[in-house]
Amino acid sequence: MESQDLRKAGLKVTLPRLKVLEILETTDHRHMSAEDVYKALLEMGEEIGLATVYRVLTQFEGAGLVSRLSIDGGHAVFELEDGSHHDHLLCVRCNRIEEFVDDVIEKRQRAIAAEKGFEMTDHSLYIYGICRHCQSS
Amino acid sequence: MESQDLRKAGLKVTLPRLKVLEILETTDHRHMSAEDVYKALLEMGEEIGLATVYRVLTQFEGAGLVSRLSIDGGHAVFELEDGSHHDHLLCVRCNRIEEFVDDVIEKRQRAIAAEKGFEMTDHSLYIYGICRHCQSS
DNA sequence: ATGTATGCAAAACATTTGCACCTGG
DNA sequence: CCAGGTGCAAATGTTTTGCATACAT
Repeated sequence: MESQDLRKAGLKVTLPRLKVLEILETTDHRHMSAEDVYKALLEMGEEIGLATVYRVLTQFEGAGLVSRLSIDGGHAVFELEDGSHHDHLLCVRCNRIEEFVDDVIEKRQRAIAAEKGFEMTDHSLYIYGICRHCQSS
Repeated sequence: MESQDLRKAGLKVTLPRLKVLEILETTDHRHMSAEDVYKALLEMGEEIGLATVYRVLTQFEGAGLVSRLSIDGGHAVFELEDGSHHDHLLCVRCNRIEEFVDDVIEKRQRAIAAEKGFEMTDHSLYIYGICRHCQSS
């Protein structure tokens, strides 16, 4: 029951929050923009404002329920947080997003930050390319 | 003489383009937003519209004279292209930007793309942290 | 001359915010 | 009941665009 997730996150259980969470948990597009979520809500017959979707997603991010990816400096997409850190591969043709984990890169990033005297707080890595499926077409 | 750079890039030599190039070549802030360039032009006494600055920077990017970084999904900053690929470290306190090159990471990225069946076209890596200078304060 | 570049103001876009009203606990 | 949440419309900040004018070649 998702209400628990919300309560645990310190968020009052409201209809918009439940519905947004439901969308994120049931979509087969793991990565959705605020607009995507908004449209999905409309299709589901829920009258929830876009501003609320933004607010809810931002709160979810703060609560650690979702993470926000900033794709190529344009709009943001959100994904349910599953605890496992990973980076992303993006297909520039079909916008497919795949995830990967690479310890070598993670380690090197920390080493580089240290070398440069930075206390690393975060990092973002996106690999852009043409996916298998789009290469053939 | 910068006019050569422009001509070589296939761009007509105009005053706005010359001035923008001059700013980028003489600033001590290697990384500037369109707004930064615009303000620098005003201080220099040049009456060049912000829209033109955006157009010129975009053309320069297309011509390979500058590259565009998309910082944290907000605005973009530009840097003179010097041919050497590098990634960036950003201080979240003072916005300082440092550059680094790491062959291990470069190689791993290519390997990951290959593993996932992607034909890699590009990638972006930003490490965020608190720089040496900001840690003490 | 003539096609391209520029300036300005308006549009576009993703996101945020003010405020009156509604709702969950 | 009452703090906090929501909807709407308006504001934001950045970047783009339409169009009449100015300029490089």
